[in-house]
Amino acid sequence: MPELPEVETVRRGLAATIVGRRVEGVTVAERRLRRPLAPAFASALTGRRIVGVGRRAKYLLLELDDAATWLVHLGMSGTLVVAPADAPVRRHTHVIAVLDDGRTLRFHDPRRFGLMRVGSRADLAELAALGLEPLDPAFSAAFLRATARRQRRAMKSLLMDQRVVAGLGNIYVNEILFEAGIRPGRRTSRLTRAEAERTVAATRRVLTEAIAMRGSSINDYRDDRGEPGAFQDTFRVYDRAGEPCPRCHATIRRRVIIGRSSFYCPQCQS
DNA sequence: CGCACCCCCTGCCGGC
DNA sequence: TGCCGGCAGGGGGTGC
Repeated sequence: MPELPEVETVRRGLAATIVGRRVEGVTVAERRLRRPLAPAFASALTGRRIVGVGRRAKYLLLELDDAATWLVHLGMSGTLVVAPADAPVRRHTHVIAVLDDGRTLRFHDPRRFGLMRVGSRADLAELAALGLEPLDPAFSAAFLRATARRQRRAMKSLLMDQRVVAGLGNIYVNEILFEAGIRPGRRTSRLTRAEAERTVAATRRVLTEAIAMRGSSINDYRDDRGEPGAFQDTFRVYDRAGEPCPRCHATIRRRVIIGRSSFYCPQCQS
């Protein structure tokens, strides 16, 4: 579910609504997430003030007033929603933090592929190996081409490799490669300069537009207010196998690459 | 080295 | 209608 645009949408919402709030109490209903919540998870949050909300790749980083960071990964089906204290508790709500203004911050995740942890930035090993932010100028055509040329793998695999560029997932890589006119299975070793330029430009364009539309919601994704995004209505190829290409009207194909559904136009993408 | 395949888990959809 | 298989936005591990 949530890729960079969805996580960024949640970040912006939380930054506007919970910064400055103190955590008065934490209820844990289910510790078994992707990794079990640490025994000290609730006590590490209780009494802390949230002083900022950041993002790195698909991780939310809630900065606390004791210099620790509350790290949240939404996995496939996770949401982090601000709700009134008396709002009904949905099934699969695993953690509820009560804030000092009476509202609550709730972590809901049916599949439990999400992750939460509190620690100093240096302790958060998840962040250590992440590659470039795709919207950072450092993610340039020169960088992409140099990285691509010294490997021999599918373009899709490279763009989904969080150690190279961090924050893209299956939906956005499919859309980006369509925009760039490159097939997902294309070998990175054959990437031309012009194709690297198109890929980087398409990455910026697709992500920027998706953030403006508050992300994509297929089933589970909701923002911090519990609202779905709108970008799913503009998918060009994702989940459109058998439909006509929006550019040339050839039939969109589906093929599994690195274990994930890949969609492309056999005519527009080479 | 890169990928296929497995796992984690619940829900939904289509076919029978 | 009900059951079953396949599939789903993520990530991590193993083994070829």
